[in-house]
Amino acid sequence: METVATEPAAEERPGLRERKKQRTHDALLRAALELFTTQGYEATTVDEIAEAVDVSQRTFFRYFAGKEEAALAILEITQEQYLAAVRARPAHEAPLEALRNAVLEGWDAIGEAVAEVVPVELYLRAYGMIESTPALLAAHLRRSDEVAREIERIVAEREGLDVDTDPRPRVTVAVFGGVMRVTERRWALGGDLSMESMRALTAAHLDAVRPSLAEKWRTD
Amino acid sequence: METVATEPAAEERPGLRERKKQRTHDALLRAALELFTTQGYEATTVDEIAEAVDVSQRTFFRYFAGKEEAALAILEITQEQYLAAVRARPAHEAPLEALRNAVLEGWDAIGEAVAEVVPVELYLRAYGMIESTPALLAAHLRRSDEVAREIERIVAEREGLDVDTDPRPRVTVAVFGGVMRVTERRWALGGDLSMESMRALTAAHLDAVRPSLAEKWRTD
DNA sequence: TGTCAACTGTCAGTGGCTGTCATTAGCCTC
DNA sequence: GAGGCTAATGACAGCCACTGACAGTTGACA
Repeated sequence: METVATEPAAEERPGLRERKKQRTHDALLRAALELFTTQGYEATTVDEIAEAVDVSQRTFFRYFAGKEEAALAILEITQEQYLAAVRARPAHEAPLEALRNAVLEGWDAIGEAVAEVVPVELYLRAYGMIESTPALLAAHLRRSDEVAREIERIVAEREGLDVDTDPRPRVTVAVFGGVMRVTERRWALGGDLSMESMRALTAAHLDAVRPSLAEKWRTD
Repeated sequence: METVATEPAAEERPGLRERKKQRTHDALLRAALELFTTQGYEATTVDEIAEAVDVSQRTFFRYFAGKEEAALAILEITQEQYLAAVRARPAHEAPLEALRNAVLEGWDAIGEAVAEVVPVELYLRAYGMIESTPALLAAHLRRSDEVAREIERIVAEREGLDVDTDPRPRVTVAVFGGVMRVTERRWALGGDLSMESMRALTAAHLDAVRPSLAEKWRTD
């Protein structure tokens, strides 16, 4: 039960202070990504970013834990969106099937969620930058590892298993995560940075898992 | 043709200068790991390490590109040793089989190679520290990702394939790498830090790959 | 409108890391 | 075995990411 028309709901107007904060945050994020993707991550100082938004350096650090976090903030949206997609899969799907479908069907929602904060084009450029900046790639891989832990829990719960007893939830997620990493790398560094090519690559790589486990590859 | 007894060969005596360098390097490495594992990585400053070996901070940075590299140097030995083991696998083995055997049979050689530089006990402690220090884990995962790239090439060459055309080499390595990551995490954070438990965990997890891909997990 | 709390700027300081230059110490030749 | 060459080191200055502390400013709310 919520009020609908007459009052746009108290939650819709977060107050001037809150809106201002949001604006500063988004401005810093956009400025950071813009600078990172044009001059390079290492070559960009925090002072530059702060100056571009006309705030003090200290304020930047009040919005982001560090330079790194600003560069990866956009990926957090992606990851949370994906986690939600996995949780939403129907219970009858097999674990790997659920993970696969969550990716394939989730990309549109991910695109929309991203677009609310920064232009999609900037997001795609940022992805390429992360992949080719050692410090950022490292941080990204660690975050992905943490996401994997969460997915392990979700899968185990779906199947009513204990993660520490049955190796299958962890192994399943590991296999899936490994394949997604390959997909991601190829996508980010390849020429076609579209959602469509992402879907195609994902499907192709996941379909290649069984053949890869085969004894003899030559018998085609 | 080399002189044997009377002269211990010219290559065996790298000269005083070289030996001194080696000693400084090893001393810095040991001091760093000792401090990292006792006080924690973040809580240890480079000055402390340098002081413990009685050299200037500047000298530390001449031996290691950064604090991080000192903490991970020991893993580099492991990784190179593993790459050598993979390359040495007979050609008749299937890709995944070769990767598996290289791990299972390679651990002894890895242990020996490590022991030449630091006590094995220190190595094991360091492994646990890396796993539980975000900055180090991130760097470690990135290095592992690079090693994976190299293994992809090796697998592709073994099978006479092109990495960019056939997805199987990359997918195989991704699956294997994912499973090894799970194994590594469980080993480093578990109670039993022995080569034997590593072998057992590796085998168990690799054996769990096929069952994990199954449609229904309940039909046991 | 005045009080409170949140947001911000300024300043000082720490630690990782780099460039530069003078000094030291193996190495090699005559 | 004295002297020149060069690699290794130390000392110093400086950049940048990041943090704590304190004071000033500005929404929020009675």
